[in-house]
Amino acid sequence: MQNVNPQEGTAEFPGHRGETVAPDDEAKVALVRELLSRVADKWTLLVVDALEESELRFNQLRAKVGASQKMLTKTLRQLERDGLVVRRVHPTVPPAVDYRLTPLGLSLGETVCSLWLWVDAHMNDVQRSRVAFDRAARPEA
Amino acid sequence: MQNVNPQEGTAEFPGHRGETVAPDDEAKVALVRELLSRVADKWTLLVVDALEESELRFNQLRAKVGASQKMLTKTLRQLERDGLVVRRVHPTVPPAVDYRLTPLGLSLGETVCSLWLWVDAHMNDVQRSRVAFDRAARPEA
DNA sequence: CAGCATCCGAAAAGATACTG
DNA sequence: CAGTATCTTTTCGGATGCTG
Repeated sequence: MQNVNPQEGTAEFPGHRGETVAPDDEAKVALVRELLSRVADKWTLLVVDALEESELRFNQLRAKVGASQKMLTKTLRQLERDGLVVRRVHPTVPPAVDYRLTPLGLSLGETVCSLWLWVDAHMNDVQRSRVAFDRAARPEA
Repeated sequence: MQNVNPQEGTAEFPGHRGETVAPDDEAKVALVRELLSRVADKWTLLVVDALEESELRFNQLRAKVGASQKMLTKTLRQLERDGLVVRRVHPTVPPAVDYRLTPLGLSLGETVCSLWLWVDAHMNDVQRSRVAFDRAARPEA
């Protein structure tokens, strides 16, 4: 979920009557979607959450979120590029690198937290619904 | 982002000292992650947002969120299974189907809204950060 | 230690054609 | 209209080997 499909602008669907957005800010809508995909990414969520308590080094983070080095690196680069984390390299040997949230990243963390809380609060409702749905769909066996 | 990797439990990483969760509710953590992935899915977000204003029919929804029919169907089935939307089929010909949020879905909608607002509020910060990052990474050319 | 590059299998998502 | 089924393309993500 790294980038959003470029061809999905709201305006070019046949039969679409253009009631969804003002004609001007289609680029903005695209960016919102792109950012939403970014921010809603599994590893992003986990990393932001992990860094909320304290800054961490690469392998600490890796252990904590359970990501492969490749995914963690990619996620961290994106977060850094987006201004959500800062990467600090200590000129030691071997090198030590730590990551911490910026104020922007911290503010995202709070928002993510509300999502987290929703899941925690309504988990049971969802699970009961699933059981009912599955039983309704497959009454036999 | 349909399902979460089953092997990523927080507790089995080397060097992990177990300070993140109580030893008992690992299953719960797994479910939280699974639900988070579900709920943080791009299409889910878009669909829930689209249905917040009013109920919509399949193709209206399709046009509004810009999903392929395949993705929309899958997303709607999941939302229905999770008890977040209700699917109503009108016995007409040709058939008309509309979708609307349940109270549970509506409560998620509010949470999603906060994510949306974050993106909207900090979009510009992110974009400026990106420009700076990219310029720093590629000073030549 | 932190990371980049490459390869490869698995999963996701788009396009297309067909149906009640 | 609202799907299902199938095919192809794209992306994800783990494994491995190599650097400073």
